Amino acid sequence: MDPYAALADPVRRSLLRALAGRPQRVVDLADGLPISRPAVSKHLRLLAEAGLVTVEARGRERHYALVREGLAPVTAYVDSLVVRTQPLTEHALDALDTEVRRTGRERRQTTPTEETA
Amino acid sequence: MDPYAALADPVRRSLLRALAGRPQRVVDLADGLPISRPAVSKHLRLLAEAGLVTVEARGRERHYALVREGLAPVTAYVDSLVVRTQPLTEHALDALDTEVRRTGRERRQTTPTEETA
DNA sequence: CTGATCAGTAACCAGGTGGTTACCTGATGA
DNA sequence: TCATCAGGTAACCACCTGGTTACTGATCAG
Repeated sequence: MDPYAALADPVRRSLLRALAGRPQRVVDLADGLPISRPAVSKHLRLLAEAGLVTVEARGRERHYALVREGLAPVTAYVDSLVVRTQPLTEHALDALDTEVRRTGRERRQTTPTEETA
Repeated sequence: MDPYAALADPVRRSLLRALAGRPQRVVDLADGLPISRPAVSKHLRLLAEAGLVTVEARGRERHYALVREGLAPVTAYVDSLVVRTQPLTEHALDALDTEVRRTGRERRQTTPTEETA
């Protein structure tokens, strides 16, 4: 599943928001949602396929974490639609894009400090 | 259909890209694609529902145009995922966001000058 | 060792999506 | 006027998606 389709589902958007705060286990993610745990598992698998999350097995637990760089294609696409005909915007977009890539390359899953989710 | 789901389909992404260049008729949009015209019509209806395009009837033709501000929720959401924990990025995102809104409010569908689509 | 817990998989089901063809309406222009 | 063209709608179909329950397999704690 591609990242666009991954974002199409509200449950998956919730999951990503939650993971934007900090890596979490499936149970943690599941009990904020009105659906069963297996359903959450399925969504997480799709998100992993889409390159938006990674899993780290830790004992019997599995910790899922957001992969921000997975969003790059989406950002790029949306930006490409938004920008056109206003040159002013481009530098902002450029800065954003650069930042996105840098985040991906250098910071993997380092020190999530806050979680407004 | 919400904008997220609207972006999930590759055909619809193509349509939006095409419309990012200039408003176009259904036939114009259809013959760049490997699907039937009614299928394109359906997609356009969904895009309109999602607030991503508008139609202007002109004689027997209907001209579809991109509505950039319809993408605002998507931009905002993706940004909210991307930003966290790197303060440097925020000003760029902020600039982007401001620009998006400004574009929506002030420029509606003014003077599409290019169309790399 | 054993019971409880975390979590993935399997099997199944309902409903939505994306595509098609066929048809209809309304505008155009020779 | 009338054939033609733009384009929406209807009916239909195959497939995917998202959900469920039931089961299985590890791992942890007592």
